[in-house]
Amino acid sequence: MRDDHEHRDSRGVVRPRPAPRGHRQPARAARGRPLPAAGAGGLVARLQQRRLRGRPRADVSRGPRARSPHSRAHVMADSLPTRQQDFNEWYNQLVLRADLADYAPVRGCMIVKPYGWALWENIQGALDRRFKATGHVNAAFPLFIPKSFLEKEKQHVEGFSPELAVVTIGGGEELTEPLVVRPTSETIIGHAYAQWIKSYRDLPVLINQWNSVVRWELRTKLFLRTLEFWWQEGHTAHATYDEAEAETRQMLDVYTDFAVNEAAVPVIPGAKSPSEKFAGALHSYTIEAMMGDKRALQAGTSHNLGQNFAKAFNIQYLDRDNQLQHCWTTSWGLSTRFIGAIIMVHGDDQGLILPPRLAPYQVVVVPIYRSDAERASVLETAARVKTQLVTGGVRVRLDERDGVTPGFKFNDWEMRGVPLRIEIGPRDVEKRSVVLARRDTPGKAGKSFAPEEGLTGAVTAALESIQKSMYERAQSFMRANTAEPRTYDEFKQAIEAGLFCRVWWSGDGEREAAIKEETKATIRCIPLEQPDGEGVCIGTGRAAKQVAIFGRAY
RNA sequence: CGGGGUGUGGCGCAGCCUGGUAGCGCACCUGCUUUGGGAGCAGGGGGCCGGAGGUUCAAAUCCUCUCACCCCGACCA
Repeated sequence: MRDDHEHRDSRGVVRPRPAPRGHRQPARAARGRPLPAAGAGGLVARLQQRRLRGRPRADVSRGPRARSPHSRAHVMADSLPTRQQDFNEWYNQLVLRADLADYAPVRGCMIVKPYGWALWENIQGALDRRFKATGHVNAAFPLFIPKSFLEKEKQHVEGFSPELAVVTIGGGEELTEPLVVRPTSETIIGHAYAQWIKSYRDLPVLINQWNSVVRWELRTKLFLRTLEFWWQEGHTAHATYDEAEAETRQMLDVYTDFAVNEAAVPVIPGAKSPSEKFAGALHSYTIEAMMGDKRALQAGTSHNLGQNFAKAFNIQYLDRDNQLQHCWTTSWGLSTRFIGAIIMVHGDDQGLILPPRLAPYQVVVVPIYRSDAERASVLETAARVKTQLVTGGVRVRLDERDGVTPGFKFNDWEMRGVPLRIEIGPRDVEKRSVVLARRDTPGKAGKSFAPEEGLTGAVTAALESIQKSMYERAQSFMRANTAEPRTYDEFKQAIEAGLFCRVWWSGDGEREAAIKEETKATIRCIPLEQPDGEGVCIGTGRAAKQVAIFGRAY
């Protein structure tokens, strides 16, 4: 049992969680908000929800889910629901209380708060370094895409039509051609590439952009699925299939490396089954991760688009033999959804736990004092400690808030997932030492003393150790919850128990759909790493040469 | 589209049946005491009660209409 649980229990401070209530706040906040007047000179965008064709989505009719305290305020002093009690509610409250994000006045949209954005900036930095190291450059393409562009690639338009936001009025005038708010940028970038690329000497083109995109989702959830989300989308053009395939795989490797070494999130890199691939792609790759409730999350994707978009947009080049050829293109993206993965992979019942390499603050210093005299000496030491660590390249926050007890600060920064806490009180000042408390190790077991002199070394070592153990813990969790059933009955049981299933597979899309219908499980990926030999397909009973990972997904 | 439910300070709610000074908890502000695991007391600020119309001397409360959101179902997959 955690110290603070005992503490609160003994003081009777634990309060019952407010009863679940319906969503209301976004609507209320929106009400009465003045809209820009038509023709007032600004752009008046009428967003239409286009449901030209339904598309498969998560079950929308299951279970009570009318909760969401759309505010940080009323839950402040309470503890989170435990992950076991209600994982969904644990997640919702954690996102708000860790100060990562808030609900926006528009249904399904989110505000990324400074702390959440700082985390995203660190993710951006880690990825952008890797993009640059593999020869990519950044650019920016328009938010608006002529609607006709989307329609040029058949599968693409079929895939995205149901979730497009469309602008039909600008400057008070009906537009001659509606503009789509980009759901992704293959089409408008394809259009540009068609003009830029003339010769094999122009290839490859390796461009990335950091932006936000809009997809009109019905069921939304902070970070995991919102109408607008932030991401990067890389778009490349190549002379051959092999080059494009190599690029696609290279970027999947980049995502894998990022997930494992920066986010401490173990992932299974693999290919998507045809039914799950990107609309318009030849084939898609994914990194799949297991969340704390054992459900799968697609954490990043890389697509080999073949010549589909090149043909739709006439992206052509003259080869060495003066022959006109269509390019081979790729695209790859990783979004703020990854923040959801970090939360659900690492978080515990006290709140968020951030991997040190990505944490906005790697260390928080909490000063402890009673008298003014103690306050002065403690803060002086705390400032000195902070300076030492900052000089050593550690991201540090000194919590100087007055009028908030140290106990409150401990809980607050635990909620926000800071990997390492330093406590400095009068006794520590006297001994010229500090208390280190690891976020990944609850209670006294995670606490130790360290001398102020040479503290940076101890802190750096602790951060590295935390990073490592976070990965190991997540990896053992995924392993422990991955089954290898031999029969379909065993398979159904394992799926019912929420496990990932690693099974031999030679089935087709029809069999896959039937399994999804019966078990709610989908092929998360066909792992790149395959065993030798062959086995019996779980879906058909026929011989199979490859294994697939099945699981229930977000 | 059908059925049900809810709209009252930032959040969660009570008040409505039986009309008569808008209230409680949390959050916020000030002060004092506290501070090594979610502090206490005192004082204070903030709400045209979703909107419109009606009944009445008087409407959060009664009547009519309307809007928004939530749940269930249907449609779509």
